[in-house]
Amino acid sequence: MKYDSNSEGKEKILVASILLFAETGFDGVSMRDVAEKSGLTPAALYYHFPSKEQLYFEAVVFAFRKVAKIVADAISAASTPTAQLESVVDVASRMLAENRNILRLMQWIKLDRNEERLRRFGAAAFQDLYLTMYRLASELAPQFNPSALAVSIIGIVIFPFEAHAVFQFLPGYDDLEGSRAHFLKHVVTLLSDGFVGAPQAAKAPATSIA
Amino acid sequence: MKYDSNSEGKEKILVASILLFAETGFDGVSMRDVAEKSGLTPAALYYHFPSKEQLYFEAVVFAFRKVAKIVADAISAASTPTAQLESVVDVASRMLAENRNILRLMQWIKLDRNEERLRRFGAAAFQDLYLTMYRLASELAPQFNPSALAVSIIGIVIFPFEAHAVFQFLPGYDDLEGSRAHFLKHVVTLLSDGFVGAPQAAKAPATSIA
DNA sequence: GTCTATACCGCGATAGAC
DNA sequence: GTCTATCGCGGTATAGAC
Repeated sequence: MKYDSNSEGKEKILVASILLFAETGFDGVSMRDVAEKSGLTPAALYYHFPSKEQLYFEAVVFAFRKVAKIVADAISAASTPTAQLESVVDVASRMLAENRNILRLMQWIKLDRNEERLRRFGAAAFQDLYLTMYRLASELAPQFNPSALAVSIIGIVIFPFEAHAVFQFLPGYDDLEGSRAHFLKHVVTLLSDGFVGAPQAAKAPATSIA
Repeated sequence: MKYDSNSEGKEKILVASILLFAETGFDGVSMRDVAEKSGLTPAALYYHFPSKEQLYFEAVVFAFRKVAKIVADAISAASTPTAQLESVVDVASRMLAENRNILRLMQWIKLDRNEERLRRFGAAAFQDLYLTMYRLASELAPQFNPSALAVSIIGIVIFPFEAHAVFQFLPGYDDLEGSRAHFLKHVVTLLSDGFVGAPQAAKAPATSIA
């Protein structure tokens, strides 16, 4: 856990800045904000990081290393591909519900137009995560394009949490993500059986639309 | 098509600002930027709109009115629920591929933390769209929670286009969204049959992972 | 390793001429 | 209906003391 003599000081700054970057994005966070949250002055930040850009990069990589480990562990814990899918959807939906930082960081990154930054993030933070889901998709369903299936699985899990911010104000919206058991069942049933093959039992409680 | 005596002037500003807000979001666009793109000065914008906030609101509503119409038309054009699903996925994926503005505007809105703004957007821009998908989900599969199914369908179509910005740099990634025919077949097969019930024929061409 | 002080720039918005 | 000019604020980053 030790990197160099400055790592404790840097880590305090990284933890504080993850919260801020997740909330308002790279451009929405000022070095003054980070300094205040870290209990330092702006000038002190520039002793540890050469620029706001580099601070952002290190903060994002720091945050996503943990995610990659959680997902890899969830897959290792199950034996059959189907059980692995259920396991990974379960831990992912728990993480997304309890920790909005990861979700929002990913949203900001999808909107980033800085290609250099995206390449660095891909290599340092997302490659392992994607490859893990690619392999799972290959084993789950050889008849599908594994890349497309992996993206579909990731999207069907993540998107509802992203959209919740907007959909919560619409009439007829059911907050299924609030009930993890129902959400898990919905996702796994839809992915495995589709709406043609799924049995009646798949139905989760629904409020009537106004 | 006529609203009031100022509408032509306002519309020119709205069209210009939609492009800018889609690219860099509310905070990333300055009134100076909008003025330059509209061929006016910042002070002139304040004759047509009382604030940057109100300009943003009108621009988003203006953009999404067209989307709601396109989706509603796609559903009207087909008779059975299954055909309606295929039709709506088809036009949506075409729109998302050809017009990044709508996709990115939606992404910025999902990240917005201004509840008042989200309520206004919901009522003015997204309510009809959501209700249309809710009804389609109900008819497609009564055994699923219609709200959850509607969100899943929307997510499985939209998410790949959002993630493309990041995933394009990862080894093994297949740009299936670039081939609309394959993407359409993938989505409809997965949603209707799942990976258990889908026939071998569902497979789309794949590059091998490195 | 952290501070105070500051250079320099771009922001939303407004006043008042035309 | 559009302009020029400007106010007051907050942004990144740096110089130099301690």
